[in-house]
Amino acid sequence: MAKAIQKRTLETRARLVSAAKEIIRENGFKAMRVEEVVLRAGTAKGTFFAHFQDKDALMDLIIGEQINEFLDQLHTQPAPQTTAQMADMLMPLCRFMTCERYVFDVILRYSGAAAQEEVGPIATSFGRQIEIFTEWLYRHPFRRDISPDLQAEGIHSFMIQAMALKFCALHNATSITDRLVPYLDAWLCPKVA
Amino acid sequence: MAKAIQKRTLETRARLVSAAKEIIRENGFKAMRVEEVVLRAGTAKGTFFAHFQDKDALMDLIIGEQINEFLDQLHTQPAPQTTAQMADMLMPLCRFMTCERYVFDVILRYSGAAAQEEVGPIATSFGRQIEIFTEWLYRHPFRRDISPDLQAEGIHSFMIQAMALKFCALHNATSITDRLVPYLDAWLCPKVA
Amino acid sequence: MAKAIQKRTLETRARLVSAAKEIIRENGFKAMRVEEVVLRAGTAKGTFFAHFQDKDALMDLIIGEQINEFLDQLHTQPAPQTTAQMADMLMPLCRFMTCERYVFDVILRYSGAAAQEEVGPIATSFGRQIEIFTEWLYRHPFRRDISPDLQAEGIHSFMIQAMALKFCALHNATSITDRLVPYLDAWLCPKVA
Amino acid sequence: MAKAIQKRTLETRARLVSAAKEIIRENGFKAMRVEEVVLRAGTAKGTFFAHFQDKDALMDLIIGEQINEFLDQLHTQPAPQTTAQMADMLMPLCRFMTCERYVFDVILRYSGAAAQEEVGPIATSFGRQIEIFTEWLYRHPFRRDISPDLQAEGIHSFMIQAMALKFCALHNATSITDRLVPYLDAWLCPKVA
DNA sequence: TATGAATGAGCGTTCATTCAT
DNA sequence: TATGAATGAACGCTCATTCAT
Repeated sequence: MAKAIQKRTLETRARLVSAAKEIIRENGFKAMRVEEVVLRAGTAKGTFFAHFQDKDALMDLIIGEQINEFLDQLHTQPAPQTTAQMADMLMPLCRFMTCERYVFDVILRYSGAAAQEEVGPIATSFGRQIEIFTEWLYRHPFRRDISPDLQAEGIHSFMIQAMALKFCALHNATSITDRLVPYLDAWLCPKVA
Repeated sequence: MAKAIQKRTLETRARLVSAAKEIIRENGFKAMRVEEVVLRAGTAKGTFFAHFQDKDALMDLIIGEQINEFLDQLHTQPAPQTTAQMADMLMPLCRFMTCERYVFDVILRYSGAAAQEEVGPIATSFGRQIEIFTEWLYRHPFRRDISPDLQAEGIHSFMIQAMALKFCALHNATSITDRLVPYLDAWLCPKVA
Repeated sequence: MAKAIQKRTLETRARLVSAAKEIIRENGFKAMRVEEVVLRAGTAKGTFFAHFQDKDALMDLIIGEQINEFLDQLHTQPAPQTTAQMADMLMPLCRFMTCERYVFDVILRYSGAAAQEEVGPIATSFGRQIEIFTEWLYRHPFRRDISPDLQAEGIHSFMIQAMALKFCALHNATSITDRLVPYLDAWLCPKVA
Repeated sequence: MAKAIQKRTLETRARLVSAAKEIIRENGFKAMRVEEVVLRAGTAKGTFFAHFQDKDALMDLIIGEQINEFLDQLHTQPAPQTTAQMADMLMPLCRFMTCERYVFDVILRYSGAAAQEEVGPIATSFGRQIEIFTEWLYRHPFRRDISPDLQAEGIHSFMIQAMALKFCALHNATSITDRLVPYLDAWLCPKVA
């Protein structure tokens, strides 16, 4: 009995999630409104909030999942040997994160600037991101004067910076990679006399 | 003749701006509502929108101006000789930028990540920020393998990173300075064998 | 269950409608403002727009209802035997329709000249008006060379014409009845040799 | 001297009028906003109101002028011998009057329902319309039991009625002519036993 | 769990018109 | 005459969230 109910609950939840994804596929992330989601899922609005803390929780879930897919990809690949290689490997992820202004805003809010108590999917994926970078750096250490952890955090910072500039009127002519490589070079391959 | 008219315009604009500032002083940035601004300024709502594209445009103006005042301060001071000194000097600015979650969000939206056509006050102030950092680095070069410009951009990146973490549930225990210094050290004083 | 919910909905709707009517009673149709309606109904503004497409939709409803009450009156009365009698019977309705310039404008907009997809209350009441006239004409046929339907439409045309002249600077000296009777005579009692 | 000033005045006025007509040609009557007119005419907003009582006065002028051109056409033609012929002759005028919902509304407001003290161009053109109809009816009297004047007024009424139905969701399938002819037949050719 | 009506609080808009210069 | 900044007075909208059933 309990299982039957649980099953129905999971089904409802699944319906909501796929309705949301459908909308996103068709009209982008910003177009995902609760009204539209419940309409497509065939549930009431209240049901939505019985399953998700708030709209952002679902957004967080979907974006986090997407990021994780990119991270899965990265995880299977060998550690980059050069910064150019690294930038190339990061590109698909960066492109997704900047596919919409709205998406980038959500990511910023939920990652570094996460105000929430519990760490959500995006924040978790960011942790994983740092871990993957750290692993890379253990396997192919660029710098030895600072920890792989710190190096990884820096990569992350510069990724954000490079992505942010995509939305900047002054700098959006340069591609994300072109922006990122010099940062990574300076960060990972300092040539101090 | 034209000047007389322009004077009235400037006066009205000034009334609107100072009404907004008054509200901010009393109740914070988030409390600034258009309705309240025009009420205090003694103008019609239409007048507000004749002067500012939207509410955010005024917000941009006021925050940008505030940032510029901190930059004026920084400009008069001698270039920092150590990363700790630099972090200390940046603290007032960082504190302002993170005084309210709302303020930091506006800044992120209008600065690096500005999607707007015309570059607004905050974006401009960010350009100036980089310039000041660059100047510091000309006067006291930390690294010689990369341009002062690039060094400056990195400082900016890490500042944002450190500030963002203030709003993060996981990391807000550490102060902005404590966060910033390791980044700056690693960025500006790499110790490569 | 569904009925209980529907009941609350109907109650809210009724509260909005009677708040609007109250305002109209006190200060006229033109004075009905959405803000005031929701204030008196004790609902949120959003609720108003959840019930009515826009302000005009409520206006349409109330005016249409009022017209219908006059039509109920007409419906109980015996068919007029003379044009003068007919004009007299139509007077209360005409007086209401021209009680305010604003009301007449709304009626014109929503009746014959309705641009809206769905036919609203005023348009519907106009249909009913024609039906009542038609019934009269079946019971007391003035002309036999044309259908009661067509006769009814003509009566309607001349009613509008007579009412419109009330607002005309050149012709408002003459009363609506005095205007209407000659039209009706010529329309319903042609004396062709 | 006085003439020179007057000339400039007339030029300004002409510029305003042709700017308005240009807008109408490009985007329709409803698109004619004072802001746009003065922009194209290269004058200040105040200047507009120095030349025209209000926006509607200019609208009235332009529409009235247009109607008059159609009336000029009608004036050169021989009096219609049948109602079908009459309907055909009236079609160009009817089409113009219903070219936009907005135009029809203005016409209604300024013709029968003119609220203004002084009779404007549209109202005047309506007078002329009745005159032309009257002249037709003197030359080819349809009915002899009522005056040509009254017949003319009726034609006008039914024209309005037929046009109004164009904007009505229920009746817009039928063309204006198809609507008009039965009315005219019944009005002008009653066949009383 | 599910429902869905109701909420709320402010933003942006409209644009003809006025009035001081 | 000409100017153009300022006015006004609501409307419509947004849409995530709550809560009584």
